[in-house]
Amino acid sequence: MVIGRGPSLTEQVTAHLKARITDGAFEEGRIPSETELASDLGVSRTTVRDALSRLEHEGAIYRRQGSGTFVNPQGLQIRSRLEEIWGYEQLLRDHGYTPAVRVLSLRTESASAPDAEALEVAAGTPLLVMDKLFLEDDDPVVLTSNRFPRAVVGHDADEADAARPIYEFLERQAGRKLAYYLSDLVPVALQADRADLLGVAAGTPALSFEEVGYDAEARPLVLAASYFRDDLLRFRLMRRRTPA
Amino acid sequence: MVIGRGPSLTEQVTAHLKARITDGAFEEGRIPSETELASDLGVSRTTVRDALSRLEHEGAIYRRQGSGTFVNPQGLQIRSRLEEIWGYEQLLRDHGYTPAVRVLSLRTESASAPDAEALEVAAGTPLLVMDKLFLEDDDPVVLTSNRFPRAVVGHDADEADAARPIYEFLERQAGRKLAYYLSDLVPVALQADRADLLGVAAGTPALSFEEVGYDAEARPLVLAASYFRDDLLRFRLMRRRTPA
DNA sequence: CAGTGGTCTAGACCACTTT
DNA sequence: AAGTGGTCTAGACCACTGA
Repeated sequence: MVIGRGPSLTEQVTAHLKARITDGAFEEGRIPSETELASDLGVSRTTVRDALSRLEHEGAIYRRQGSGTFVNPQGLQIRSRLEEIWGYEQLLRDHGYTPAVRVLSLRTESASAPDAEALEVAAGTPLLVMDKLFLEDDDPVVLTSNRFPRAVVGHDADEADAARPIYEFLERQAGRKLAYYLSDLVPVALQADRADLLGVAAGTPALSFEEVGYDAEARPLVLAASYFRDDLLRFRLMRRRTPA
Repeated sequence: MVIGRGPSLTEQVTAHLKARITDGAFEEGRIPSETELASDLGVSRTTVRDALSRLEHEGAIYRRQGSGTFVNPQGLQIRSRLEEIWGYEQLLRDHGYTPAVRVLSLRTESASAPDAEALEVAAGTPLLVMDKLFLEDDDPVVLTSNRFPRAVVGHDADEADAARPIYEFLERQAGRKLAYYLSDLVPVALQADRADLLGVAAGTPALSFEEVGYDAEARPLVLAASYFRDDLLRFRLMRRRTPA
């Protein structure tokens, strides 16, 4: 293992241990003690503990006080943890797909009252509306609609801009950094137009994210609605007793 | 603030800061520096940082390097974070309800092939099946079905046992500690029987958890399926760029 | 009782923001 | 330049497990 510059020590140790776990380098699923790892890797025990805490939170390992640290076989099967979804292209790649993006629509609309409230702008404010479809090998998988206040994205955008991931689009076109989404999980029966676009029958049950994206200072940047093909993309979550 | 025994220092500091944030004790949303908090509370800066990291992860605050730590007004509105749902009664209480539990069924069935695989038992193994309904003021809100291998819950249980939260039931009746669930989020159109129980029309879209509960050593203890009234219970999630 | 993970400390240095 | 959060260290003590 090489200790270099750039990513933090903790990140390097995390990645290193994750790789060893995935490779099955630890016999019988037992991971060496924190003290041993620290001296092996030439870092402090604190750094090792931070790395292990991340892996525990991801579900890759579990720890038993007084006993040891162990690989969690089930945890390795999780391909995408719901809280860590960032871009849909990356999400699809994590599922082993090689996604394509199609920009369906790029237009301006007036903000409805609820939209305006969520985006903290006045009702009627012009919004840039961007509809996109993510496909795997001609199979549509995700349909998204994004709404940006013109105060955030002032000028027009072309299809090439719109095809980029939202966070990249916002950073390049508006100089704003997307930090997190607050997402409502809503079960829907797909309307005919959306069902058509996703290539399923009208009325098919689907999961939907209805969400607002914020920057690091908790200012709303974008309002989004996304619809997923449940048969092609299944979300998995780890629920815990104590938040770790 | 009193520093006592029992909950860890970090937990005490977390609770204390959370209370002050909720009370609006910090002017203009600015939280004192880590150094200042540490000396005020008589703990190390590390402890303060651990507490602030938890609050940041919960969405209650955000931090800007070089600038400071601030209250996140949106974060305070989140009543239940998906990853932290543990018992449904507690979930409903968090939503301001005063829930009632009705045990619908308590029976033994043979494990189907997929059930057996998820529970890591042989197909045909007898399972204790427990169906429950959670209500708020006569309105059904959550319908759950739990399946326990007889190897976990060997003896019979009565309705009073079954009415308890699952983790409590397992601890008391089987001496096993539930540590986490791996949950699939599945959108469904409610079948007639389940729709009836939930008091909605057949075919109503609903969110479903299909999940396996494990102990700390990643051994499966229970297989569960839950259905929610979307109009009464909405799940909210915080999605982040970097897992914190 | 030796070894493990869990908690906490005091202090160093860095990167970044603000004045 | 001063102040803030971000990273990392070395070491102490505790709680728990298992031989």
